[in-house]
Amino acid sequence: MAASTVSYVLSGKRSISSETRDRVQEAVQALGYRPNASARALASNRSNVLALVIPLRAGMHVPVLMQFATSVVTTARRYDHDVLLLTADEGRSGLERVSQSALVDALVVMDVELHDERVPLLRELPMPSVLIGIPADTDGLTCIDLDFFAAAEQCVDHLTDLGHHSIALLGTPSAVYARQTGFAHRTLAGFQAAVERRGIVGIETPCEATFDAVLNTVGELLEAHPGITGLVVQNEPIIGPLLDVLRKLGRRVPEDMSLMAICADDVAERQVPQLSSVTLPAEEIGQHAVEALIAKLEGGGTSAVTLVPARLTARASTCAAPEPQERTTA
Amino acid sequence: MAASTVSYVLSGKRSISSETRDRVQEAVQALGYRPNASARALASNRSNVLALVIPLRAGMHVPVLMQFATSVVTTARRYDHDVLLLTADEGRSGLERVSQSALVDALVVMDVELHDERVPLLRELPMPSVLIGIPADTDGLTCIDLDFFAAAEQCVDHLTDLGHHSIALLGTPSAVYARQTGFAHRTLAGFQAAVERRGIVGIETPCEATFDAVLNTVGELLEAHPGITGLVVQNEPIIGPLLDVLRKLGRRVPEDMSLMAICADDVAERQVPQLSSVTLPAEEIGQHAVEALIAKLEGGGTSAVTLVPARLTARASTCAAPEPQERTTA
DNA sequence: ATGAAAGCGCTAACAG
DNA sequence: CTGTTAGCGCTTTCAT
Repeated sequence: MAASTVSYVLSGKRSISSETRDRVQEAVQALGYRPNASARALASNRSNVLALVIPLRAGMHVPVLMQFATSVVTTARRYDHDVLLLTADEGRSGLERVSQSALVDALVVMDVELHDERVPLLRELPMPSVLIGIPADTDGLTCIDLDFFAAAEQCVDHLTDLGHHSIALLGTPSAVYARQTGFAHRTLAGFQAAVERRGIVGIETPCEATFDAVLNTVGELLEAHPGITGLVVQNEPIIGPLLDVLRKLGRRVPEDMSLMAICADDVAERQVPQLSSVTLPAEEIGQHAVEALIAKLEGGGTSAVTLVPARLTARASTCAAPEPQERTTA
Repeated sequence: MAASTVSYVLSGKRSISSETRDRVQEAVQALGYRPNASARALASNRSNVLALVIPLRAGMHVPVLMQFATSVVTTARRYDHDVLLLTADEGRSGLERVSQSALVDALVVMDVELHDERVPLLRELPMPSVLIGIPADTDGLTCIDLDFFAAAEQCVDHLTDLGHHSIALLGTPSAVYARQTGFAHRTLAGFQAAVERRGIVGIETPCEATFDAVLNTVGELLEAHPGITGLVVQNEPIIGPLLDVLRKLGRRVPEDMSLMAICADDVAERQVPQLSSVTLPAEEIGQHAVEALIAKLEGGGTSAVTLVPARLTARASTCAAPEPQERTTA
């Protein structure tokens, strides 16, 4: 019994008589044999490890990031890969280190900015990568993200169809826009485009993720634009506070104020009332990202930008716009 | 110039004339040379990778888990190690896989239960591990965690010193107790011990992490025990809702109700009013965990249970108990 | 269908 | 202080 035979049984890379295969598998079981990962990687030039870069930047909602991460890890395991965790403070040098040392076979990069400094580097590195998020120049890159432009459009269309003609986008914290984070910008652009197309009034404002910020932002918004009857929220952590603030301001949801969120379905369903929303399919995106990488590793994949279609679910937080004269002053 | 010389320059494992050292370093720079991680691992029997096991269980507060994770990654990098991310659904088999294949050198295990099924396995595995959290039987293990027993005691003592004699512990979601998660149990035990020692009335209740749950739980609590003037909260996501609920119930903080939290300092300071709290030093714990592992890898470390002392900071959410007759009914 | 043998790119004895 | 050399435990040609 040669070592190579065992190797071939384990990898299935050449045909083996069922008799020897059984003998080998039995022995593997009995001895609890596990191939040494380093030796395997050295010989095969494949570590079977993916790097996952999670930048913990200000204003990002951590639970959503973890949903992505979990999905990436779970899917990677399905394809017999492990995941190395890189935080972004290592930035470019971290990517160079893990790829040039062949610690990993491929890279998953999250939270991409419009002009991300890591993008030029990714083009040069000798290994495949997938971005979760879409930079300005996607040339030669593989990217995937929700179609946030369409997501915002669908929110605007849904509200406009219900008769609302003055609505606002309550966006991410301003730091996220300042960094030119792709998803926030694309949502903003979609909101503006749809508002213009439908010929209604649209106001946009960032919002920090504290109760007081929500109180102030919404207070000022409704004071400056008292006719607003619809809100689109792209900011998970403020959803709870926002509902409180609207209650406190005497605006019933949805009778006085229709509310749409761009967030995970379970978050939308957990609120009272349940929120009409465009879902943020973190699990699906993470899975797709890994599958694209695996395809590339096997030589089959090709660079492409994948926009996951936006899917709107109407729930209890939106309804027809109130007649203007029906609203009484507080 | 022999290959080994380069190796020794890079590792510093034997003295090198400054002249050759400089020449080597120059060449390394010029060529952008990076040692191949697999080859190095195979030859040295060290992968320089730590596994981090993050179980994403129900009721756990994700941002806190990420603080631990970030601290672990950052510290690991300081000691020239990388971090492999394992989610817990792989459970025992994941630990076996990465350790027996020598993918990693050591393990960091988070969110440990009192009778954690992974603990017996950790004792057997041929590599060092550190638990963040403390199981029932710590024999032969290295564990680290905040001294939650003392944390709860300090909260009770602080409130009792202020004249409160009827207080409640608003705990984690019930799933966390049901799993027998160590930190929740130790806090509960500390609360009960201190209440008894001080001869005051203490009520304990779990609390789910939704607005409605907080409203109901606190409403019922104060209805059943109207004399309660102090609250200890161990449940980060409900802190915001809790302040709202108390406002809504007409209980001013701290005049009518003193509030103590066991949470990260930045969370306590972000509230209005700022919360008196015992800090949960996630960064310190993550760092200590990695340093303990590194020490073990270098042969120096020894098994031990480390309880990080509880540190209480009095802020604006606690004050002397109101005179019983001063409280008016709503 | 199996075996033999040559590396993969390093590190760590072992010499000098 | 530096060079030589023997592996580390696999995978993968190349033989048979």
